Amino acid sequence: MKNHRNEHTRERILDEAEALFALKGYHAVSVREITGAAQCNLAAVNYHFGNKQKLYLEVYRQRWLPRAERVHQSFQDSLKSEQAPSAGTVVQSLARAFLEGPLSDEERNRHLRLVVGELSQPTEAFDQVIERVFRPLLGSLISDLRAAMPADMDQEQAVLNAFSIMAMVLYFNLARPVIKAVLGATDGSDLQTRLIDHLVEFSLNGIAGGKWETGK
Amino acid sequence: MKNHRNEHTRERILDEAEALFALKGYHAVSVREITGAAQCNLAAVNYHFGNKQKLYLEVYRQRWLPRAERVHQSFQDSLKSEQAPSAGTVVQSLARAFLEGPLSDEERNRHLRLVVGELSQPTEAFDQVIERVFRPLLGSLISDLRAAMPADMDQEQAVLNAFSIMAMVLYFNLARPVIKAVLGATDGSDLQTRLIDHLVEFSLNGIAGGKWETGK
DNA sequence: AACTATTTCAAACGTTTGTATCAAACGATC
DNA sequence: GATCGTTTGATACAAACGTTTGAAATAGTT
Repeated sequence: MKNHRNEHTRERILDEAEALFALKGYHAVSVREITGAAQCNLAAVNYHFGNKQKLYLEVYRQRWLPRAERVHQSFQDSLKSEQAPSAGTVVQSLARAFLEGPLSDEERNRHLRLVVGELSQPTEAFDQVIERVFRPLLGSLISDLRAAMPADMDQEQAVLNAFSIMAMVLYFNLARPVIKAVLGATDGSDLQTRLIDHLVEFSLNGIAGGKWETGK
Repeated sequence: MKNHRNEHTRERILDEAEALFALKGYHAVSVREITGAAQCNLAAVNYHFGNKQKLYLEVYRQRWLPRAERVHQSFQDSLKSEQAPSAGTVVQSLARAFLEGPLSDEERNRHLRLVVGELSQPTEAFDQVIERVFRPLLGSLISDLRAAMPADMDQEQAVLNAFSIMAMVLYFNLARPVIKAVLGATDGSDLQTRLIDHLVEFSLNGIAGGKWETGK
């Protein structure tokens, strides 16, 4: 067996690297900044991971992917308790898995910032994110939605509905400061809860779809 | 008056800087890369803008802000033609202003990537984006929506609805590659049109709101 | 045509970057 | 407790970075 302080060092580097990458983006973070935060030597990164880019990839593999799977699992677990979940239950389960599920506020923030970074400036991790997480999650979501509303929803419509829900989940997290700034003093107690409620209601009405002559 | 080639240089730098910042992000772009693309001398950036960060700010001031105002204008123009626009018209006007309005595909891509970058990694430009563009646009959108649906929509609900629509506009642009990858070979002819249609229908149903026991 | 202000250019500056080196310290196994 | 592979630490390095400089070139004015 290896010793313990070494693995601690490796894990500390992964933790601090993830936090810094999520906060400032890959290029804005230097290796010295990471090793400084992790309180280890500069060379430790190159010893444990080879170079900066491989460290970044390892952050995705060893921190981001497992967390994404936890979220996915949480989503599926809350659905398995019901036999034939309604579309409302599906959407609500998804929103809750992301926004109040197994992740702490800090974890969720890191998690979503990392994936947004990868979406807007794709690196080698992009394919992993898509194939290992995005596609399976969208697959689950789509099949659940179609099972709940088998009537008149074809594949493309289901995909677009799923993307719309994901859009709000990501954006409501990313733009939290903006939302707070715009809502201003109205910011009561649990903004988070109201955001989830709105997201669920909005997207459920969205997918419930039909004609749209509701306007006055 | 100044001469002409100089202003050309200044403008070329702004153009190339914007394209590169949007494509790769602030820190991933070097001054040499910009001056190389603009085919001018390295020192030109510091002569015309002082330093790299001020160039970035100037890109927002002289390129991004005017374009954002063009989009806002386009949104308002298409509404003024009608006397009492329905919520459907409001949403459709907004979606079209962003997705097929005055901007070319390339311009829109740059525009939205820049704002997403600013949302996820705020810099000094952030406040400008919020106060000069986001807040006015949200203001227009909210008052239009409330005028169209005066019944039971309070301020916060209108704000959240507006954010939800913006979420989809931004995300559908950012995640275009992912959408294409997931939709796969089904990708027919005009994905763009279908995306707008879906966005309008989804968000209109979303704000039309009410109860949500539609699920099976 | 001469002069002045503005803009471009090549070259260099001092830092910071990612990465490599190699001896010292450490843990595990015999 | 000697030995071996593994991990750490201080230091070094070349490359790239943003920025500065001062002279050459250009445009505008008289």
